[in-house]
Amino acid sequence: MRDAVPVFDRLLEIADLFQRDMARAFDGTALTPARTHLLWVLHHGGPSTQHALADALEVTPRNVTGLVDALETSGFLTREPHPTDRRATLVTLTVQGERAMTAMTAEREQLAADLVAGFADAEVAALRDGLDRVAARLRELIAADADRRASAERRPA
Amino acid sequence: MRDAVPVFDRLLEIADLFQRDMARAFDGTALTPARTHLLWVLHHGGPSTQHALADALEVTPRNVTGLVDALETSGFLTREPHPTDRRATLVTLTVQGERAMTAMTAEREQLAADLVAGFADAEVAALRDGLDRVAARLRELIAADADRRASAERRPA
DNA sequence: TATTGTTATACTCTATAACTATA
DNA sequence: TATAGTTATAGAGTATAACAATA
Repeated sequence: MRDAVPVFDRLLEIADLFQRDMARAFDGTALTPARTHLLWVLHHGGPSTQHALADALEVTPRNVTGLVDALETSGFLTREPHPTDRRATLVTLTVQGERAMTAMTAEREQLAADLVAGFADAEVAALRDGLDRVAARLRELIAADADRRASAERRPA
Repeated sequence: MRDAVPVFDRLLEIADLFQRDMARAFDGTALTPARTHLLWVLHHGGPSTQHALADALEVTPRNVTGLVDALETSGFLTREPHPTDRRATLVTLTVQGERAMTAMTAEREQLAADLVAGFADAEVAALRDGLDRVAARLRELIAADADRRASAERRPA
C-alpha cells in the first residue's frame, strides 16, 4: 500500500485542477459552475420544474430560483407556465442554451481525449477500471459515514 | 480511445465526491474547506505573513484577512507582530490548530488506504502511474490555455 | 515609491424560515 | 393539508478599489 497516499494526492490535485480550469473557462461568459450545472441537467433531462431541478442538483428550491433568474436574464433559458399545474414553472433551454451545451459536450470530449493522449488502449482501459473501483469504494465509504452520522444523531435526541 | 470519456467522467465524479465528503466532514466544527486549506498551508510551511498565505492559496490578501479573522476567533491560530517588519503580521497555528492538522493527516492516510483496499500492490502502482500522467497532461493543457488567453489579451489592446 | 494589511463594496453560492398561490 | 415557488435574511468565499502605516 506504499502508493495509496500518492494516488489519493493525485486525485485531489486533479480535482483541484479541474475546478480551476472550469472556473477559468467561464471568464467572459455569463456562466458559472453552478449555472452551467443547471443547464447541463436541463440539456439531458429536458424541460423541468424548478422543484425537479432542485432535486437533481441536490440544492434548495430557493437556490434554484436564483440560478434560474440569472440564466433567464442572460438568455440561456425561459420560464413557461406548466400546462397542467398552475403552481409550477417549466424551465426550458433557449436556442442559445442548447448551443452552449452542445459546444460544452464537444469540448468535454476533446479534453477527455487529450488527457489520455499517448496512452495505449489497454492502459486507458486499466485506468478506467481502477477509477471505477476507487469511485465505487468512495461512494461506499461516504454512504457508511452518512449512516454513522444519522444514527449518532438519533441517539442523543 | 473508446474509454477516454468514461475516464474523464469518473475523474469528475471522484472530484465531486471528494468535495461533498469534505464539506460534510466540517459539519459541527468551525472549519470550512477554505479555512482548512489555510491551516494546512500553515501546518506545512510554518508561521507566515498574510501576504505569503495569499500567494500560497492563490487568493487575494483581502480574502486572507477574512479567513484569518475567522480562524483567530475560533482559536486555530494567532496573529503576532512580525519581528522585523512592522507592516506585517505573523500568523501562527495554536496548539488547537496543530492538533486539528495532525488529526487531519491521520484521517487522510486512513482514507487513502481505504480507497485502494482490495487492490493488489501492482494495481495500485499502475493506478498511480496513470494518474501521474493524466495530472501532468492536465497541467500542460491548462498552462497552454493560459498562454493562449494571455496572448489573446495582448492582441486587442 | 512599493508593500502589508485593512475598510468599503459587490457578486456568487448556499441555507432556513415565512408567505402566497395552488393542488 | 401538502406542494411550487417566492420574498426576506444570513453566512461563506471570492474580487476590486481606496487607504493607512511602514519600508
